[in-house]
Amino acid sequence: MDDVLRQIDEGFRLARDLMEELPAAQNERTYLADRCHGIVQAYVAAIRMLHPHGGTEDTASSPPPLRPPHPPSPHFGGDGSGSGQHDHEIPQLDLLRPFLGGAPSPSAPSSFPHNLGRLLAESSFINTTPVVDAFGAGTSSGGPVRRQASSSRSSPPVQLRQQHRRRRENGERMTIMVPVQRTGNTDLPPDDGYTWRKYGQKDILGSRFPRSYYRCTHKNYYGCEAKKKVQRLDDDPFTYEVTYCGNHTCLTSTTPLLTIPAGPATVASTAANMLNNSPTDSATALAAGHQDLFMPAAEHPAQALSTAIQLGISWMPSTLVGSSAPEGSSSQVNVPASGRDTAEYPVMDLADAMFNSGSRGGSSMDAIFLARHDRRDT
DNA sequence: AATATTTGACCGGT
DNA sequence: ACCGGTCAAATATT
Repeated sequence: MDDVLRQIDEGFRLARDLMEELPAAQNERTYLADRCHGIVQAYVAAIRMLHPHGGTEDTASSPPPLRPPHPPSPHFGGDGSGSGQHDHEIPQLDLLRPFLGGAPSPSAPSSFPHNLGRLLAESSFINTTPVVDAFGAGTSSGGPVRRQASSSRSSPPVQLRQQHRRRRENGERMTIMVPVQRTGNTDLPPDDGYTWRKYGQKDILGSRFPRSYYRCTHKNYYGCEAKKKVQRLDDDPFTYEVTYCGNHTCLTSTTPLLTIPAGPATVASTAANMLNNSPTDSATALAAGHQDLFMPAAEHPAQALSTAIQLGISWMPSTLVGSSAPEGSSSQVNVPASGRDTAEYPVMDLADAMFNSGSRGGSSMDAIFLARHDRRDT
């Protein structure tokens, strides 16, 4: 096991070195690719140590690996439902993506020098207040909640309702501000690359606009507990406040699930994806300043490292990694509205195409992934 | 038919 | 009691 840890640490070291060199070498594509390859090789080696059988194990006797074999990572409190699995499927692409600028636009495949670290370090502001609950439930300013009149629709008996709803789970939380995507007369909610299913909308006290609640579309199959809230700002109707909560434990998104074994996609990587999928110059323009809100995680380098490994985002600069406190944290990042594109990653393109269509055919997609599990896992 | 969205009711925390 | 978050039936969409 020491070898595995050494290998992971090596990958992290290489990634860290690369991060430091990026400002000077960001235009050296070949060089960057070589360095990325080295990083990937380090992690792949670790993966192979952890899974020496290459996924040929028997699957009949074991459920899908919805939970890791070890305790939940401390960065994400609560019930630990956000822990990762089935992550080593496409490690190279996943790990390379952030270095290569995520999913650059085909119209500007090489003009997107940003990587997550630089974007976050240069432009984003991250608010790292500890969270009390999953979505920061609690009281806010006064004022009546706008409620709809009751309909004639009958409600099931109380005893038939779920008796024990889970609330107040600690967890990693991050709030980002996303400009409204305006296409014609319609304002589209921000697209972060994941597929979400809306499960609720609520008028919020003191807010002009209702808050929408989304969960990962693939929650049912993967038990993916990722959720998000989307709400327009009162003082800026053209900006959405998106609060992410929970790690994506599914492999069914279009995002770079920056996962090594036991490393789920996190809200941080979600934001990373949004950043990386932002090929416009407005990225830096919009997300200017506010570094004072960035948690100085360099004060806790060891913790940052371990958290990074657990998060599977070892390429992430320590300043960001440190924003994920063991007992949960929230972050706030300004990002531009972003589309997504995966032109440089044909394999991911295929998956993306499948998964995007999967938003309309979740069950079939789940079936596909079930087959993938059958071939590979357990 | 399958899936997603809407929306009033319910539940837990404060 | 109030409020935010979630459930789930009804409805809409594909």
